[in-house]
Amino acid sequence: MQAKKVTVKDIARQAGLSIGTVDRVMHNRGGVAEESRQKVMEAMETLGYTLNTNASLLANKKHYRICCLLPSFTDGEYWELVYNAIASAEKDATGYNISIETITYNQFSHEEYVEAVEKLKSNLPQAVIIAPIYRNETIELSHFLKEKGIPMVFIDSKVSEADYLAYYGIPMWESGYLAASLLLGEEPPKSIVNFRIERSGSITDNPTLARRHGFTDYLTENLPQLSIYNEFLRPYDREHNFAVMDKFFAEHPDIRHIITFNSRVHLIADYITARGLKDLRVVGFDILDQNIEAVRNGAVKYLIVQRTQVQLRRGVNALAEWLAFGTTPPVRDNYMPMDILVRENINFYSEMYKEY
Amino acid sequence: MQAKKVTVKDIARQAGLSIGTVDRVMHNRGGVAEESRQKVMEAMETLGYTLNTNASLLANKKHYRICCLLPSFTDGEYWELVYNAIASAEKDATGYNISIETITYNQFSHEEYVEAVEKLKSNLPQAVIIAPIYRNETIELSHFLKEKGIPMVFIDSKVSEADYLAYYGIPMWESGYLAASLLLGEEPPKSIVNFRIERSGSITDNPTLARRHGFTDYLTENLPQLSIYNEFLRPYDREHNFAVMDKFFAEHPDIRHIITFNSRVHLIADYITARGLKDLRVVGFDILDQNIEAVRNGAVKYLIVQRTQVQLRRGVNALAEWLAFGTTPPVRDNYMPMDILVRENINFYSEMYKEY
DNA sequence: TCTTATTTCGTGTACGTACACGAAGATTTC
DNA sequence: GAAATCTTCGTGTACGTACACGAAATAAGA
Repeated sequence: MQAKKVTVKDIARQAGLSIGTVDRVMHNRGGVAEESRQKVMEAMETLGYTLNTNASLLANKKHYRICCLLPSFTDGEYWELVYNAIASAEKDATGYNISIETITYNQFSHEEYVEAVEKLKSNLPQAVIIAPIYRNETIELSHFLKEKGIPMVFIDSKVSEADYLAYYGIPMWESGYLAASLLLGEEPPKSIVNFRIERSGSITDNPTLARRHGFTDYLTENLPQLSIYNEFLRPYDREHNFAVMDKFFAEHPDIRHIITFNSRVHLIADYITARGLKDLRVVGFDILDQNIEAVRNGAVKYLIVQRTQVQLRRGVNALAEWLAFGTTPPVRDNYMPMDILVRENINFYSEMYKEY
Repeated sequence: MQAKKVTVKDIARQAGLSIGTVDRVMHNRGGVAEESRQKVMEAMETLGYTLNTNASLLANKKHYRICCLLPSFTDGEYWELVYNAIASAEKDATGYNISIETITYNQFSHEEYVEAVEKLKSNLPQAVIIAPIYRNETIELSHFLKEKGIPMVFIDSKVSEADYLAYYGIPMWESGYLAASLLLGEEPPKSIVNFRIERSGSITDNPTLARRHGFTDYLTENLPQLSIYNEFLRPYDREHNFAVMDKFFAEHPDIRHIITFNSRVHLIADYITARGLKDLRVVGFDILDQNIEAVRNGAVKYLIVQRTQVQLRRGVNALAEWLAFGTTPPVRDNYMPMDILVRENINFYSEMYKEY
């Protein structure tokens, strides 16, 4: 292909200037006569210069801190996936001299979120990754960071009104739309049930809101007369949940279609398995170990999944390149694939999701 | 985290030896007293040395050639996806000082395959990537390369009896199994039709054979009395194909389930659209532009897809690390995810598949 | 014992980029 | 017109690893 790599030295020779000057131009660090700048630019153009990232990274002695703000979790919960992805992304970014630290907060506590933001502000990193829950505070934080020149990346969901460098995650509305299409199948039902999680606070602070909209939009397009029941479960109260579901299914024995928009479909799978229910059509989200098991044993039919690892990797990478080379990602809103998992393809997915 | 990176210099000081000796140990290049070797090893262990890949790659002046052997193609065919993935993977491997060249052959011509292999042998590269079609020749080639110390990576499909460094691709049998489960749906049919491509040569030289086995295995498990019709199409003969399908559907108006194991489901979609057929259930493979369109307009219901870009990237990466650092990939057979695409999630997939 | 091999090791340079330092030239100031 | 300031640029060193070259130390041969 190309005979040999073009280096700054070549540029310098071609422009009749020194390496130092070329370097100043490339990092537009000032202190260069306009005429010289032109010459360097021209030389770079004609010779087709490309940065040797290995040399650049080697010579770059700076060390960067990235701070990741996300909800806390216990074993097997959704945010654990994200947390694990961070480690993998950090390893991938070795060579950029980057370390990632995490600040977590209780996603159901507005107070803790504010605290977490304060903690972040009191020890500012060079870049921030955030999985946003509280809308207004996130917007405010984004402006604060913008002013400080600190780039921010959204993962998992985004707040459009905020000031951010990039987003890496699935399209929320469309994920609900997809869920609806999978749930209905070939013999459309008359009614379905949506199991939700009790949650206090403003409705706009729920990232799955857009997902619900996508879902209902699909229904009004295709089955306007369908009725949806809403039932509320609790994350850690099995007894309560069983009571809720017992009551519901006693009153509505005909309902066979179940949807949930958060990652806790395993709460329902648990119930289904325990009660030995059959012929249900359950659609849920996110590749938790318990959800995988539910798909394997047939309690859940479809799992809609996002590529957490890839999202994190790309988010960290975007920040790394911004920090090291000053390059802005080519696309700001990176909507990533929604994967459909069923019993027959989940094994090979779940083996891989840890690495890719 | 770690206070500071450990370098060879640190190792040298700790071991009471020079950098040169440490280097010789690390590359076991010989010429080192056993006692010294021990000291160095110990120092590396206690200090926790990790190679600085940037520096290593920078100092490594070698240039590597990787040769990629794959079937030729015309616009919009499956192998074009793979070909495009090569370019992307090559760009990803800049920094390893690697260039990839491609040798193509007509997949229906055994002769051309042999020629391609000869061409490869006459100008040996430092590593080989291969998408195998002809089984015996591939095995033979693999032994030849093994002897020369040239690593080989399989993508897309593999020949288990060959001698290879790693495989990156979907599990073939399982992809057929999955296809069957998607095809049957909720109201199992009495018969289905499989459209195939006319192909001469040994049956074992067809990489989709395992896929067909997975498919039929699913059927015998779940619907043993189902009957399968086999019809044969030609890649580039629309008129002939239409005649075949006209005849078939005239004789079997009740058949609504269609499967194809290669990437040319668009041939059928084309027919379906042209004839205005409705209520068919069609399952196909691979994310060709024409197949995407067929899913969008409803002619194809499910598309089973592999991540060509990722497979190539990982294949190239495995070879690059082998060449540059002598590291063997942690897993030899890397079975990658099978993605299910429907109308509601294909848009975000197809936007991404070029990059990821 | 002295030369000649052989083994073992240290030094020096290169890779391409980043950036500090300071020299030379140009401009301003009184 | 000399001193002070500012602009513009070249030189030198560092980053951590790879590898060639040759020096010192040891062993072998006479």
